[in-house]
Amino acid sequence: MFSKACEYGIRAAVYITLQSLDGRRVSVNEIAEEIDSPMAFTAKILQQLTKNNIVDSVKGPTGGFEIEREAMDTVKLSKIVKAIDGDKIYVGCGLGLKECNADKPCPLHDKFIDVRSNLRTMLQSTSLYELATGLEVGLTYLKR
Amino acid sequence: MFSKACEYGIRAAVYITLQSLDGRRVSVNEIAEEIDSPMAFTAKILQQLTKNNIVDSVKGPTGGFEIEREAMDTVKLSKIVKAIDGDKIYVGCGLGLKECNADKPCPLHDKFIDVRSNLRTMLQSTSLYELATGLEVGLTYLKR
DNA sequence: TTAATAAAGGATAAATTTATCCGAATTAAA
DNA sequence: TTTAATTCGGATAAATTTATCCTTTATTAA
Ligand code: FES
Ligand code: FES
Repeated sequence: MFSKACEYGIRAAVYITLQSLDGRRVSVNEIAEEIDSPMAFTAKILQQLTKNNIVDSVKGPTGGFEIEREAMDTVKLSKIVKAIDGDKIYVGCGLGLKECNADKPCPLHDKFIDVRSNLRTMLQSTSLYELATGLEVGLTYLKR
Repeated sequence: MFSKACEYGIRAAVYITLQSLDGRRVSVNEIAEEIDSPMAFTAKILQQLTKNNIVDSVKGPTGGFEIEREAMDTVKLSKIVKAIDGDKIYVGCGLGLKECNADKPCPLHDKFIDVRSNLRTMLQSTSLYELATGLEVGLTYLKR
């Protein structure tokens, strides 16, 4: 569904959100350990999240990543997915035609756009804060 | 959503279905042209479809690929997707944890399984025949 | 001012997916 | 029986994604 990079990106963002709720700024090292992802690769992905103003980064000692309280609510998964995987999940054709186009649809078009709009709605309505709260109370996990 | 191989596989299967409705057996060459896919790669994918009894193949002159009338109804997209992409789309975790597991769910679990079951239902209820009929009357396309 | 810490960025490597090529096996028709 | 058409199967190559390494830059604290 999503690329590995995107999966790591979402997990990282949720972990940063959780820690920022406690006012803690976290390093790439800690993030990679806590979400069980390859550190250097995770660092690259965090750069993208930073460039897209999804998380904030601070260099130097005591530096690391954090996210503003307001962003926890306004940043939806759709923004992270778009920043990392682009919009192919939104504009792509389910059967691989150049782009999804209702004027010259592939045989799966009608059924596919239904599934896709379901996915899009989910991504556009799910905030980082929402995902972090389950973690906080120990109901959900970012690694096993 | 699906791999390139899977997209080609579905397009090929739908094209074979369409031609088999007219009693025509088709070659890899014709298929690749008609669905606009790389020929040799498409041949590999057709081998998989053949091994999985999704389409039938006949060697030699006048040979090619075809699909039985009954299979057009009984073969659903889910079977093709499973044959080519495996079942990761069904058992995988949306955030990349080892597997989807309701006992130790990732933060996205509840929302993800909803989207996924929507997708699964669509795949399990869509037959090759159904997809071929739109093509037949010129309402849908396998290439542009 | 210096040393240490952490993100940023560039280069490269490994793994996977996508794609091509070619010879072997099969089969129909000349 | 020979030839040609076609799928099958294995090897290999190209492209993309995933992952690592190392140097530079910024910043804090001693
Ligand atoms: S054209 Fe294929 S999904 Fe819309
Ligand atoms: S555990 Fe992640 S989707 Fe079910």
